[in-house]
Amino acid sequence: MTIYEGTMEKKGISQAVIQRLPRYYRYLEDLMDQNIDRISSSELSKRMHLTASQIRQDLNNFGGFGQQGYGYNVKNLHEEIGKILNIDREHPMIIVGAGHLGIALANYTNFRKRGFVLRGIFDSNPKLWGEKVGDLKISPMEEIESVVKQYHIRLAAICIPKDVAVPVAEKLISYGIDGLWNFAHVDLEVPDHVVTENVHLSESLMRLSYRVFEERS
Amino acid sequence: MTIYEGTMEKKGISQAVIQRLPRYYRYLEDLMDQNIDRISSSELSKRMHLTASQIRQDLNNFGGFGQQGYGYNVKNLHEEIGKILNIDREHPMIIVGAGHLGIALANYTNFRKRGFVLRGIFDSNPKLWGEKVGDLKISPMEEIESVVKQYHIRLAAICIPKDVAVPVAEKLISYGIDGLWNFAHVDLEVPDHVVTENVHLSESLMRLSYRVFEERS
DNA sequence: TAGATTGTTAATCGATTAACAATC
DNA sequence: TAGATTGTTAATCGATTAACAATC
Repeated sequence: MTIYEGTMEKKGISQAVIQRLPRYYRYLEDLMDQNIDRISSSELSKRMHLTASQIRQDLNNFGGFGQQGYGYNVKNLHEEIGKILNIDREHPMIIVGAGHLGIALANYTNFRKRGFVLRGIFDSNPKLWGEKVGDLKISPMEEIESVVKQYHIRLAAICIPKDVAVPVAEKLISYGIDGLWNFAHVDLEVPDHVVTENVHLSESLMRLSYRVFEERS
Repeated sequence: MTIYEGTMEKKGISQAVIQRLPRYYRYLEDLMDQNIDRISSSELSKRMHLTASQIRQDLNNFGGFGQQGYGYNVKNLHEEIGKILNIDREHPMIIVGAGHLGIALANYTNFRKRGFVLRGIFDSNPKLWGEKVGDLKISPMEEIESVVKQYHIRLAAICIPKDVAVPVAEKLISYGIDGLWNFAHVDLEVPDHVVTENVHLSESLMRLSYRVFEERS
């Protein structure tokens, strides 16, 4: 897609690999919980239902984290993948839309654990303003800009209806947001420097429907 | 994966294609809302940021829905994809776990629109029993079995913590559930006849983090 | 009919798997 | 050292794209 020129830091890692990274991270976490401190690609491949070859290929996109004859050090690999995913430090974020889904995300303690710190939750409905969510209060949309600028926020979850998602996303981008976690049922068209990650729940449910109800022999 | 023998109905459609089907469905819906009643693969490819070739290939996995020199009839194609996805009829489903996420899903009117009819929402916390969610009441887990059997339910959304997700999923399967929509942070190991669709939100957020904070040149 | 656009085959591209030499 | 397991190259497999004849 993008043509890199001159001194480039990182060769293009394929989306398929990036897709799998957080899953490796989760499995390594589980291993740590079980006090397992080394693992071979073949043992991990059995647990994850992948091939050992794929695991080694994936990891070698980022450097040699293993050791011949030994395997991988769980704690070390976990940390390295954390660095790759950029979750080795805190990232402030906001949630736009305080409906059930926005509230659900705000209450997800797992995100905090991964370093994502909620700095604001906003809604256009005045009835919700001031209502507490964790240790934050729901604020009017008009306050997004100042919060984003104050905390240099780059990540925003979009939990509003699809018809308002497009203009709101544009505003967010103009404030400096460049990572949109989009739960609205639209594909957002964004400038090149902005990244979107879509979570289209109804599409996920339709895929399940396809697979459950397809004729199997 | 599976080896089909004898008279088989459907050749294996690749996951990549299935992944895209609900998105086609959504775009066709948008076209209908705009009163557009025919579209060529090339026009659709521009809107969806795909190649026209891919669209034609994808659709031809299921049959020739287009017409040379004309393109595709939007309404017709929408209906055909609906049939493929098995959302041309109603599917009862349940939600297990009435935390914020379970409640959020229960309130998603979009699912109902796609034919997914909520028949029960359950939680182990007695304090929640009897509380209203839409026109349902939160019920104890003990009642899952009878509801599943009464309505011949095959789909269940799992919105409970990861440590209880595994045993609960096993129970659900024993009651006849064979489609698990899993929001817990575990990969469920299920028998061959059961299908799982995972929505691992924290993994999605980590992918966003990777892409936003990776060094770009 | 002529023009447009599909359905489909062939070519290309990329991702996964296999194999094995390097090395801890 | 011998055994185990990585890192990496080569082979395979599958998915995407290109091309074009069929046909509405």
